[in-house]
Amino acid sequence: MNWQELFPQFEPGLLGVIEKEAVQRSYSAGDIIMRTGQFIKSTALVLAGQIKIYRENPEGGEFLMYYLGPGQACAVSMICALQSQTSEIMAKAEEDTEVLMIPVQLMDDLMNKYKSWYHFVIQTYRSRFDELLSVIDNIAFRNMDERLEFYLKRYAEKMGKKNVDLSHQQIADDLNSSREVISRLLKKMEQRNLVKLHRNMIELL
Amino acid sequence: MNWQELFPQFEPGLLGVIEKEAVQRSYSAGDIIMRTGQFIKSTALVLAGQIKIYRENPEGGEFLMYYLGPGQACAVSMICALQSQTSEIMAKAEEDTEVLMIPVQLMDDLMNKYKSWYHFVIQTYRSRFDELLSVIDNIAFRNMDERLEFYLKRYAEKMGKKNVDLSHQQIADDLNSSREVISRLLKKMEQRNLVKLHRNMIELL
DNA sequence: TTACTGCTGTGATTTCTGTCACATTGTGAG
DNA sequence: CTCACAATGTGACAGAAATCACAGCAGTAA
Repeated sequence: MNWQELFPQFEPGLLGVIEKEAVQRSYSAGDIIMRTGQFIKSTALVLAGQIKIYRENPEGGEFLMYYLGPGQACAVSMICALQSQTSEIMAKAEEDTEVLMIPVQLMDDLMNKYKSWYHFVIQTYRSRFDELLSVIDNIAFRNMDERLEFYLKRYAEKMGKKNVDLSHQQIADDLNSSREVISRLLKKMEQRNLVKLHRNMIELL
Repeated sequence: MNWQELFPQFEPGLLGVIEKEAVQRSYSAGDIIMRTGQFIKSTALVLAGQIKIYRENPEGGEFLMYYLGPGQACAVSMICALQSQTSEIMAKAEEDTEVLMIPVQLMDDLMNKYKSWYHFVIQTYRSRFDELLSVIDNIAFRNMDERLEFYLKRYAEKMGKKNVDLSHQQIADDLNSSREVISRLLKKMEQRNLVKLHRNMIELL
């Protein structure tokens, strides 16, 4: 598939510039794409796969914020790039992933010349901001059982399948909880016929 | 004081346009400035006072995200305004507050014409995003005692004084906790000589 | 097959937080 | 001063979640 179909809103001139100046990169599932404190030299457009954006804390906890899929861009890298500042988050390839790296130097120029780029950037900020709000809602107002249900639904939606191919431990990490708690809650969900449990996989019903 | 001194980074032309087109508004402490689901017709620059940005949940909870003080702008209103979308947050005047309302229609124009405005907008996104990250850190990784300490420090810094003029109930609301818990934790902090408790006021040591 | 390793299930216990009930104290209105 | 009310202090209890301990189970490598 042509990558340009992922960004139908971009005007032809913009597509041309990106085609010419951007560099395509591949990551394997599990690769760390960006880490806390690292300087950002380019903005990433996701072409294929899924990138997991999460927060790391000193005591070893990881905490999932959201996923970036095809057609999406990393808002953090945009902001950081424009000010050559460091990122405060971690990004990891959740699946094998293709991204298009747009060098910082281009950003100002694209913003000025291409309305569609300008709107894309605004739209990206808006979406990520809203996702953070929804994360805050969940963690501030909901108990673990509701957070787990939300997590599973989001995962299935993002990955476009009914199976969640993760161990209980991985889920516990993403929710900053413990495996036992997740196992017990999943059992309860199974009793309510919401899921069917398998090894390394949870089937949503 | 001249409001323009609050935005030394703005170029003269920009200051002129804002002077001419923006409308100044006053709010009294406690006034709701923006509520969830409301359409945004303008972006607010804060001239004086403090605006509290918080999230409301169905079951009556409020949850503080951050404060906006003089020289700052509301990132949410910028994003929403540019897309004439509704806001997902609440804004309340924490003190008597003066703001400058910039109509949406101007935004695109300012972005194109004035580099200093463009950078201000980017900077605003960046700051608010970082504040949200710090909120998520606290709520995801910290217990209530640490969150309370963080809350008090931030309040004192923002308001520029060593006294926190709030009741335990108000603090509990901001942290989505209960008064009793906050009272007890404050007592412990007093025993550790971190604060001195008064009626409707907490003195930081 | 056997041995090993990583995933999952489950009980017992502890810690943190929220909730209820009620006492006490400070402050302002009359 | 007295009353009323809001703010605060505190004990008892309940529930959610974290932690510890350990038992089974599935897959893999030898």
